[in-house]
Amino acid sequence: MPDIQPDNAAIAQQIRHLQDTLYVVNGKWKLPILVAVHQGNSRFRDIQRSVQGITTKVLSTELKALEQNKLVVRRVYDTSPPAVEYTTSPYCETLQTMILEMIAWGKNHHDQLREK
Amino acid sequence: MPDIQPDNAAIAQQIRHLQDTLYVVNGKWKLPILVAVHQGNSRFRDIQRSVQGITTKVLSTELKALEQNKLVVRRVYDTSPPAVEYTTSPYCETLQTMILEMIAWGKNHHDQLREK
DNA sequence: ATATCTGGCATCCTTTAGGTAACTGGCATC
DNA sequence: GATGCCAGTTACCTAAAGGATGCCAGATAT
Repeated sequence: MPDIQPDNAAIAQQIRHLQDTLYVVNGKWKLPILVAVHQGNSRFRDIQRSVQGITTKVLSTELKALEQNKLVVRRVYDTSPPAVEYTTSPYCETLQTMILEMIAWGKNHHDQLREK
Repeated sequence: MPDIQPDNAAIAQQIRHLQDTLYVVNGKWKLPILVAVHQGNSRFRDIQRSVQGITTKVLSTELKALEQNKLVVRRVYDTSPPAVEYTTSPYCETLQTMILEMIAWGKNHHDQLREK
């Protein structure tokens, strides 16, 4: 006779929420880009310089994805030469605590490895 | 004359921490597996049932990676038939707040999309 | 006048993540 | 004695992510 585990559905639900987040945020570059932009790098080349090792092609693709997910805003100014400016959206702020947790864990993890 | 931006190094550092975290945690399945195990699913097949859609091969691979990163412990009992038990390590607890943040954000994001 | 900056795009290529399907060997159950 | 459960493994394959390189055109700086 199988146990009925009443919280299985709840666990599955949590996992689904987690996967929703991962779907938006997954990959090597999206969060690093977000941090760079949030910290004030608004120009394409500045972002590229902040996020070490990224190529223009990847940066361009990822910025588009972030724009589609309403996390980044792209503005073009009709100056000469036309200037492009990237900023994080207000909605992006909702990611702040999560990202800070990730940064904190990464720092701790790094220290942990060095101690060994 | 280029501005010297004194916090560029600090930003780069944060991005590096973030990437350290992503390196451990990245991919579609690692965090969902961690949640399932943490919630008390200790048997291979139970984990597989909790993490909907995962195949035995992927689960097996990911569990090995998590074990190598000291987030999951695998114990084999020499009973008949031999039983295998997966549990989260104490170190894995340090990920808790981060994961909870990710679950919370995923839930919020989902609700956000439904409102539109 | 030439070198370098800007914000990218186009091609091509490699690597990795993830998925499919079939199978194993020992035990228990019907 | 056939079927099913457990904890996986193996071989093969596809799709997506990521990387390398070269290029453009307008502007500024040397």
